[in-house]
Amino acid sequence: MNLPTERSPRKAKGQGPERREEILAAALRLFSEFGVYAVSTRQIAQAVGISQPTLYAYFPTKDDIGAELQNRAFALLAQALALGAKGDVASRDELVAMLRIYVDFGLSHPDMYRIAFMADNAQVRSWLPQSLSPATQSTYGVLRAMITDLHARGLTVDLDPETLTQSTWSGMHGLVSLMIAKPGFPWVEREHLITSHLGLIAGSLLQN
Amino acid sequence: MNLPTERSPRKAKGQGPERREEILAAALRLFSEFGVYAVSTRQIAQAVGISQPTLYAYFPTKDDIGAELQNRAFALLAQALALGAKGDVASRDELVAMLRIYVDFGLSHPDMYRIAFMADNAQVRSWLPQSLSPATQSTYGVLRAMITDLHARGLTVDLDPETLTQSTWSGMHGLVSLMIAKPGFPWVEREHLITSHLGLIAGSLLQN
DNA sequence: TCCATAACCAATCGTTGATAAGTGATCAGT
DNA sequence: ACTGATCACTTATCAACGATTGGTTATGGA
Repeated sequence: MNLPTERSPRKAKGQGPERREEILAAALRLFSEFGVYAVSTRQIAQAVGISQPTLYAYFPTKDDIGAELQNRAFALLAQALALGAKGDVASRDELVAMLRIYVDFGLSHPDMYRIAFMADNAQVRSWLPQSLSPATQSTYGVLRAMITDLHARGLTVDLDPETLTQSTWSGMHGLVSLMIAKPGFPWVEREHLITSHLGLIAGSLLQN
Repeated sequence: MNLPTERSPRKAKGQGPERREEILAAALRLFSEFGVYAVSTRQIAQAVGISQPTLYAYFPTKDDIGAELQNRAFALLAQALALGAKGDVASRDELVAMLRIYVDFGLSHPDMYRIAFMADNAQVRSWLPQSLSPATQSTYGVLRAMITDLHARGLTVDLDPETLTQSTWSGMHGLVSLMIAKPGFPWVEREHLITSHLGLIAGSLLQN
């Protein structure tokens, strides 16, 4: 029998939606430091100060915690891009500055970027064509809108805007994800590499 | 001496090094179909026809099975690139053909590529500066040799070869890794996208 | 006072990667 | 022919994993 029925001290932190945020914050920190597959639900629960089953009152599965973080990362990136996209892009330097927002976001939030664009979970693997999150569409949409506009003004090379957008996105993502995934690689000086890379992308995108 | 081994009435399949190859073959098939993290050591063992602990007589850990497959895959990539690099690159189309080897390899072996360049595990995370796998160095080396040669012949834009190599690698990696990580994204027609993207990379790399 | 609901947890399930101890076949040395 | 070592492999087991069950405790409206 369980006699010592001491009153639960009640973590005093938060309940309901607040608890949910605490879980997400702890999960993000742990995922970022150790990787998604190296972090257990028990570790997350302990970091929050609750029992492991309680996690399942807030998220159906562990993957759903990662999915939520992923969606939020997308939203933040889309917001940053949208802020920078005020007004038309008028010069090559302004185009580079826009692309730079994307790169800087990825490099200054490598944890979020990794979850958003480099995830290796069953959910991503089982994605069906139409199931893209609004945040993903938003992020991509801002970039596409800018390039479509450039294309309409006859400033780009002769390729359809959709292809140009995906190629440009790939170019930026390649640099960001490689620098995140291989921090030990003997990269040339970071600022020089970013400037050169974005310059090459902008140069190939714009008609010249 | 070493007679043709008819000595084992055992499992009739193989022992020693042969067993090792059977394990690698089964693991590659399962990893490719379901993903590394969704396949258990028991499943691999069952596919080979041995008990699960027997795996550990051939590999110290499950990760080592993946690592071996990764090294072999990228030895193949380096080899494919080296074969394609016979002789100087004489035209833009030849350069695109070289880059195409890399892209095709990544898209044909997505799980190996994921392990090698998109990994999210403790091993990669704890990498210290100089600990790059020979396969990575080899793969990168072939690309750098080609671009350094182009640079020496005055065919590239005015940037140092190391930066050009890293930028070019980033461009290819971006397309491959995004298409692997987001198979549900509404990509434009694959062949068109690859051709366009590599064309843009080659165009920005070569002086024009 | 009663009860619905929210928030939470101990106990437990089946499975995971990995280890320990032991079994039988095969070998070299005597 | 016997012995002891070794090889390839097994069953049994471990702690930890993600997830579920069955419940306890606290709160607030009727």
